[in-house]
Amino acid sequence: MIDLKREAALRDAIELLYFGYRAFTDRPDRILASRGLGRVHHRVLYFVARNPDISIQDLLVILDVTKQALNGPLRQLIEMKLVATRLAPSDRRVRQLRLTYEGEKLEGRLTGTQMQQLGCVFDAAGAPAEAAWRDVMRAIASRR
Amino acid sequence: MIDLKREAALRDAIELLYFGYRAFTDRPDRILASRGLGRVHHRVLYFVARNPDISIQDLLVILDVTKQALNGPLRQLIEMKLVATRLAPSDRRVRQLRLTYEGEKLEGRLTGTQMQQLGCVFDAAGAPAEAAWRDVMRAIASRR
DNA sequence: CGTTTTAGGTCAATCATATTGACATGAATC
DNA sequence: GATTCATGTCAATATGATTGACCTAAAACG
Repeated sequence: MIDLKREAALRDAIELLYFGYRAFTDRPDRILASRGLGRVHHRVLYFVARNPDISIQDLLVILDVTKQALNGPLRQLIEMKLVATRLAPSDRRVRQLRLTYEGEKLEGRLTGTQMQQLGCVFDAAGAPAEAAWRDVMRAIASRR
Repeated sequence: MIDLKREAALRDAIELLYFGYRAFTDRPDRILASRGLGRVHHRVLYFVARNPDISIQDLLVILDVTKQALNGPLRQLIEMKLVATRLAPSDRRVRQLRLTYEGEKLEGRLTGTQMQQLGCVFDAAGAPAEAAWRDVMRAIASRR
């Protein structure tokens, strides 16, 4: 009896993660779609924003995709002048990525909707609940 | 200063959700790939398991996809004898979906890895942290 | 100095997921 | 009898991602 309850509770948790993630990506996805972009573009914008001058290789490792999968979307972003590249001074093989001013504006809009969403939820839940949520998420994320 | 810290904390939370979800789907994805199946198939198996005799229409609403997107994977699952259908006694237009014994076995393996993962994390975090995590996830999921 | 490795770019073929649109069938409902 | 509803299916299209192959330029190694 207790096992069944635990199993049902864990299945509920699975659904929370599934529906939570879906709700979490919903708003940026709509903004992106209106510009003909996809979730990949957001991920690139996001990680370049957080890691200015990141190399292609490092970005590939973070995103865990092949360079062919990154190449297309990244080229679009560069053509749209949302991302700028320059050769690394120390090693002219590597290209460092940065957001342009326009890129920062879009990234801010996209990520802003998510920060607002999470911010509202955290404010309502309280600091201890927020900390607990982070601990649990960190443990989930670090599992291999 | 405080605003910048808050912003950085919210960006951390965004990453936790991104990497957390990725780690969460990793293991089922591998099992599925070894059988030539994808994440859609898992979602179908999961929701049919939780809602025996669910109709196609209701499944479409839960998954939030078009019937064309569901049709292919579902047909595969039926051909592989993992899902069975029968006409609803009350309305012979609707087809009720159920897992076969083999379907239950696979669904249990797939979802089992996720339950184990979440179970370990919850056990380590403690019941109050688990409850707080659920509250926060519920709030995120219910935002539109 | 020459060879090898590294970072990156690109072309091609392929696969999975998902969409919109159109059309068909059979069963219920009005 | 006409309409609505649940489902199935065909076609065209888009995106995201993969593997494999081949290329350049720059750095590192010996």
